Formats: sequence, C-alpha cells, structure tokens
Amino acid sequence: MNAQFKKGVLELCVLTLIGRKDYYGYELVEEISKVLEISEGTLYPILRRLTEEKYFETYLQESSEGPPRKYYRITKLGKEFQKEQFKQWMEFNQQIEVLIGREIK
Amino acid sequence: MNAQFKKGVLELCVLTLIGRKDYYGYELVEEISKVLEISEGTLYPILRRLTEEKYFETYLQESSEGPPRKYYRITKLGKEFQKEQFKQWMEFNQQIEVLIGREIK
DNA sequence: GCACAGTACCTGGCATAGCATAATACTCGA
DNA sequence: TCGAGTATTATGCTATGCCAGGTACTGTGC
Repeated sequence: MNAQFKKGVLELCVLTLIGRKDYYGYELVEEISKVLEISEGTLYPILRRLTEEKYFETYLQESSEGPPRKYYRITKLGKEFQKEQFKQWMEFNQQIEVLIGREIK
Repeated sequence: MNAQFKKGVLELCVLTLIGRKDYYGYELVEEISKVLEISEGTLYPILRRLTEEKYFETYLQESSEGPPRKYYRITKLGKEFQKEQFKQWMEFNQQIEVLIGREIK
C-alpha cells in the first residue's frame, strides 16, 4: 500500500472514529488495523497533535489488563473540524475521479 | 484544500493523463488546474522523478509561442505502474469508506 | 521467583512529496 | 524595449507517515 495516500486522511479517520465514541490509543490502532495497515508510531502523534489543537480532550482510566488507558473524547471544535475535513476529502475525491475515473473498466 | 490529500495521488493523475496522450509540463499543469489546484513547483519534480524511474520518455519539440516544449510519453513500464497505482488507490479509497463512509447524509 | 507475552503509551530520526519562491529564457505585441 | 505569456528548472521549507526502540503494568507457565 502506497503510504503517501494516507497523508491527511488518517487524521480524518481518527477524528471520525473518536467522533462516534471515545477510544484509547491502542484500541484505535486495533480498530483501524482491521481495515488498513497502520503503526502505533503513526497514530500516537496524530492523537497528540489533535489534542494540542483542542479537537480532543483526554482522561485516564484504570485497566486490569495493563497500564492505565488514555481515552480521547471529541470536542465541539473537533466535530466542526471533522465535518470540514470530511467535506474536503469528498470534494477532493470527486476531483480525482474527474481526472482519472474513466480508467474504471 | 488540504494539501496532504494530494500526496501520492498526483503521481497517479500524471501517470494516467500521460497514459492517454503525450503532454508537455506546462500543458499538464493547465489541464490538472482545471480540476484542482496545483503549482508548477509540484508538477515538474513529479515528471522528473517518473522519467528517472523509466515510466516516461521525453522528447523536445519547437514551439512558436515560447521556448521548446519537453514532451512526456509513457513507457510500457509506466503503463504497468499506472495500473498498479490505480488499483491501490481504488483499494485505499474503499478502505477509507469502510472507516468513515457512514457519515454521508 | 522469573521469563515472557500481551497490553498500553511515548519519542527520535528518517523519507517522501507538495509548495513557495526565484531564476532562466524564448516569443510577441504595444 | 518593456511586459505578458509561455516553458523549464532548482532550492529550501514543511507536514506527516513509518521504523525502531524504550518504558511500564498484568497475568501465565516453568
């Protein structure tokens, strides 16, 4: 899989998934990994960045299966950002389809 | 427009368009610019890179409207690469849709 | 008791690719 | 002759994904 394709889109995926329910990092890696390849070293920085930009809030929760889990909850600002990013992604996709879409056979 | 989205996909667009007919750089910028924002500083390096990797061949042609034009023609290797990239892009798109697609309203 | 696997988080350094900016150079019309 | 349009190229910046490695807690098997 061309790693370049993921640039920017992973952020949208993280925003969208956490918009549906709170996740902790490791859980999110597993969830996304069901569908596409992703490494922890990619995801944790995205979570930190989006939290720094006030799109997420965090809280810790004890676990009986290991160290405490850091949960991420989307903020109002995060929801707006997700909407905007989603819109842009859809537009971009359509533009690409205009350029290359006819190759579908 | 989120510039990150373009990473990797522009390469596929260039491969696909030049797969249809020969283009010179400036012409290609204009063609793609009809659909999405792109700068020359982005496109020319892509052309050089793909030529170095034997996906394109080039030839010069005089022009009465300015300096000579450098035309790009796709190679057999380029066609194969385009197919492969196209397939990967389509797969990637589907995977993203699985993750975030339900947001469509 | 201890090694190990599984769970959970974090960071530093690297590679890639898009972009802004600028330089060069040719043609043509005002 | 000056500027606009055409056409190519190079340099340095930035954003983001990935690899590799480190820390630390829990439970299991020897």
